[in-house]
Amino acid sequence: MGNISSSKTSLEEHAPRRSKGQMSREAILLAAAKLATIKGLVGLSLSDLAAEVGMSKSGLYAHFKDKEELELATIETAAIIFDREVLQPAMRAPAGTERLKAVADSFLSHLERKVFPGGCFFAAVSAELDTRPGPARDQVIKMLDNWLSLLRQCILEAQDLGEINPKADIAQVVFEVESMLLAANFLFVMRNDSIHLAQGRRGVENVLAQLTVSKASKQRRSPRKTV
Amino acid sequence: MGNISSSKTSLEEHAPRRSKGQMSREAILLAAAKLATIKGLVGLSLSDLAAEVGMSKSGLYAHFKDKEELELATIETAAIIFDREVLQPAMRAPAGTERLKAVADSFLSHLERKVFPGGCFFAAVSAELDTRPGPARDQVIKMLDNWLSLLRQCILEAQDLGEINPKADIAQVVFEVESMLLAANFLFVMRNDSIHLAQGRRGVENVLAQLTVSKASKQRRSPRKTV
DNA sequence: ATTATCTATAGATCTATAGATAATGC
DNA sequence: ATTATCTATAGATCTATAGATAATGC
Repeated sequence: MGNISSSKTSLEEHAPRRSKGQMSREAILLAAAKLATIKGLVGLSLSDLAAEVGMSKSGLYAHFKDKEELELATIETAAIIFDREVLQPAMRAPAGTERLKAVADSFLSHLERKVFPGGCFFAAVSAELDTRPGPARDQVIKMLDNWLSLLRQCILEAQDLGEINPKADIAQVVFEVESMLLAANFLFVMRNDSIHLAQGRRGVENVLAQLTVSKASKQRRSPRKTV
Repeated sequence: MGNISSSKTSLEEHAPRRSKGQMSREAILLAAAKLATIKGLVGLSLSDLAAEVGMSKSGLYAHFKDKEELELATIETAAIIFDREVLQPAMRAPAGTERLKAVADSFLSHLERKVFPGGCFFAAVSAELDTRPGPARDQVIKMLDNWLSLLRQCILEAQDLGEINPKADIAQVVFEVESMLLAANFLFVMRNDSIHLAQGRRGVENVLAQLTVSKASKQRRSPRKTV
């Protein structure tokens, strides 16, 4: 729980004696994950990547069978980075609304710090993959599911703790929180103005404010069916 | 106002005597706009497009100087389609929150009707262009600005009509409404489940519910500075 | 509009080799 | 110390396809 990836490589650990080959593999994948947020995962060419890491195209083939294998490994690497930069810091916050806000803040912070130059890795590659069936798409969808499950879990815990309305429609709250973060990413990348990060943060607060137990009797939000 | 594009071609008008050349140009651009939401604007190859419209690659060059000109014309065409399919129907609703909801519904409806197979054209190409400076990016940003201005205008009118809290932070409301629509598009395209359209619709209602004047005194939302 | 053709570049494969490590001989 | 072997890479090259142009036909 709290780990969006099934990490197998060691990218985030304390460097436990890596061979030169492993190190260059990691360097390649780190560059690939960053470049993919700008050029796209499909749009990223091996020439670009080779130039970026300062080696030859054929050198890359020592590490990856083909482009697809590189794409999959790049997604896995991005998940590890996301876990380390966004999730792990946030999961130290106490469960419930506090942790949910920590996750949101941590996500917005990773945008501001430009962990990936083109913003959220998953948002960037999703747009490309959403209509291209295949293993890369499947992997990205799985990670999106993990992410939404994590938001869901935070909200469930907030309900258990009595912090928010027990009648709240969880799926709707997850959707609304995700909306704010997605829009913050989208607009921040498009406009390069951090006002949108502040708007995202406040948006999450507003979603939660609607649900605070002290105002439960005044809620317009009801468990009725949608549309 | 209400026209997101500075339409020069006639795509949306009542076919006022077009030459064969104009018609095939329009057929090309319609196909290009649809394909671009799947393959991307950059990812769309001339071979793909030629195959789609049933003509030779070089035939395309009779209509467009180069790929970039085709890209720009495709964006323009998408704007015309968006105007006809989303904005014009919605603008018939009375000003204020009613019109804002009509715009949201109309947007969600165009997703459901799959006007563009890959969802919202602008969301699809923005992800690609956000980090690629150039005229195509400039044009897309201009259209995003027009769209957000339209949402803003609806909200201002709602305030003028006394429908929502006069102290509401307009920029924040625009952000939140846009968030809901963006997320509905994103998740609908990723998951192909129309539940996300319903969530988007309800999300917009929830944003507005926070601001209804009858509950103004209970508002948590205040014009304080963000973050 | 077509067909034929051009140049550039994509992903991919093959062969060669530099530097490090392991196995062996003295 | 020597030879063999392994690891990680580079350069040359292949095929397919991208965008683009020229010559030509209707």
